[in-house]
Amino acid sequence: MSEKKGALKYEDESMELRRGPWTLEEDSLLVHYIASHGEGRWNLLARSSGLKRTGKSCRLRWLNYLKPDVKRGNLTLEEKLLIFELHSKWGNRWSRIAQHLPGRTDNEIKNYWRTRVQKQAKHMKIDGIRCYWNSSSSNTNNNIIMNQTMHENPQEFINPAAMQIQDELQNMVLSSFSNSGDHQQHYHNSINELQTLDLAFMADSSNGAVADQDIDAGNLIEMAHGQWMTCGLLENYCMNGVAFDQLS
DNA sequence: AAGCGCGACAACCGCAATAGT
DNA sequence: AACTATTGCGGTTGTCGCGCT
Repeated sequence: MSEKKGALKYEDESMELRRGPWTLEEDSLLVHYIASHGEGRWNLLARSSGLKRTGKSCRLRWLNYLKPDVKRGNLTLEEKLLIFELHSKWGNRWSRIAQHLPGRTDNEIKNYWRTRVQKQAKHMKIDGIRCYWNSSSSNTNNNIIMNQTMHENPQEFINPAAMQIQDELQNMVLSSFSNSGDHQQHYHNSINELQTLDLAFMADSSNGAVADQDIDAGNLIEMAHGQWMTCGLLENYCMNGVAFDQLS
């Protein structure tokens, strides 16, 4: 309510507020202004800097894009695992989740969740993500390991639980392929096509063999960079709590 | 080459919480 | 205490680029 008043007042004073993508010149102006005046007081910044943007817009641009410690590039496996872990605890509390991923913004995490995870979850008849991670969060030792590691050295955060799971799953995948040259070749070919998927699920499957239909349907899960396994196998594996219970 | 659809990401909007007067 | 201004959050929309037909 009060903000609307302020916004209207501001718009009355300068009717040419810019919208849409920021230009290099605007970015430069904002960076230089903050360098000399510091962060905060965004409405004052918007008025004083010469930018024809709202204070909100300036703040968002700085926090999500221009701030020096904003990390660019794809999320790592460890970051993805942590997002799942924290989302299972807190739900859509993006800013709270972002606080545990140094250099990542709430907007980025939110986008990641919506564009990749939610979409893939729709392919599954059950809420696979939650089932998967609830089994994890029931293991307090596992959580303690993750949290301690990140707290002690957030810049070089390595999730030992994830690494161990990764190794175990990789071995299982490799053993499932060891007797099938055709499937192995088909699998490797399909990996290239599936690199853009972060997660994929299927509701059934009780054995660990990777069949042609798994590959054709994209029913593989990326556990780490370039390592895949069938969704059903992972689901059974994690739903039974084997991987996580063994970690402590 | 052009048009279309889709995914990924940036940016906006409304509302709530907080700070300041 | 009441009011206003500012900031922060989460949901939603807009835009762009890329691949496919």
